[in-house]
Amino acid sequence: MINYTDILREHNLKATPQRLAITNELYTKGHVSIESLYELMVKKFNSISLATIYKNINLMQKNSFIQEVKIPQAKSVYELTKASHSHLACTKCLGVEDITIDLNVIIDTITKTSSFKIDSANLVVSGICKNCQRS
Amino acid sequence: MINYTDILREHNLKATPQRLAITNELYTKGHVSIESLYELMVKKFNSISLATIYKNINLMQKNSFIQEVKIPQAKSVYELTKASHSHLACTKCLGVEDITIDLNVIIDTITKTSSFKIDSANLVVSGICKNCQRS
DNA sequence: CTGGGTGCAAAGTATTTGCATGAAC
DNA sequence: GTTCATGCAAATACTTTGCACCCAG
Repeated sequence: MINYTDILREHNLKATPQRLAITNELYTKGHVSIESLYELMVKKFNSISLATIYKNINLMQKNSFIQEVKIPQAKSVYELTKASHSHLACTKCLGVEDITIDLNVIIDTITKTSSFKIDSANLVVSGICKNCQRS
Repeated sequence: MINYTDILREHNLKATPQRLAITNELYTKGHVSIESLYELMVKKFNSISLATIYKNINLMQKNSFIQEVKIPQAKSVYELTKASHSHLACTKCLGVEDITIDLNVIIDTITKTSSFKIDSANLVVSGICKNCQRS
């Protein structure tokens, strides 16, 4: 459990209980959809507004504090911004895992063979996770 | 200009003028968002319904006839299903290009280092396209 | 003909906005 | 005390659904 109070303030964001709860949820769960984030927040605050969730998600995204991960055929999830990485998305449990893969070879190839100026590369691999392979 | 009449029928879909227009648009433009597809269709049909666009897009997706491409920080675009490939997304003009990249090395690496059973790998590279680099 | 497709309107879902109150600092 | 965040309600945006009519096969 990390103290996000100071980190939020560094981004000129007040450290409200709602924000601390959201960041903690993202930290512990890793990847959360708006929907499940709301459900989790309702348990902690008797009356948190969905608008508050959206406002904070959008604000933190603008601050590059968190990032949206778009998954093919599934809902987006959000994660705390960290070192560049890729994602494994399970089509069964809808869970998302981080995976570190070196995409530099690919980026170099694209740079050499096309006239495209690359900012970022985003890889999402879909399939069945370890747990779901049992059932 | 390809004749999609037979292809549609092979999927048990009637070859209506609306469908032929949609498939032709996807064929000529390559990648189109719902919004711009609607604008393009309105020019051809005095009164086409957005509902018709959605119904057909959804139906063709279920038939694996077309596919949605989710782009980070931008709206989804749709394309005709073709051989596996990756995408270059321009953050300036919002255009999307296809690019063929061999992801097998990466897929092998993931298979060997994780217990994840891969179905598909989806790479979207964001940056500035050739045209937009001039301005 | 006949089944499926279209367009319209309405419903449903997702997201954003405005504003008064309340909390952080 | 000020500024900014929250919650609520309303507004907007996006997508789906139901149904009468129409067209492709």
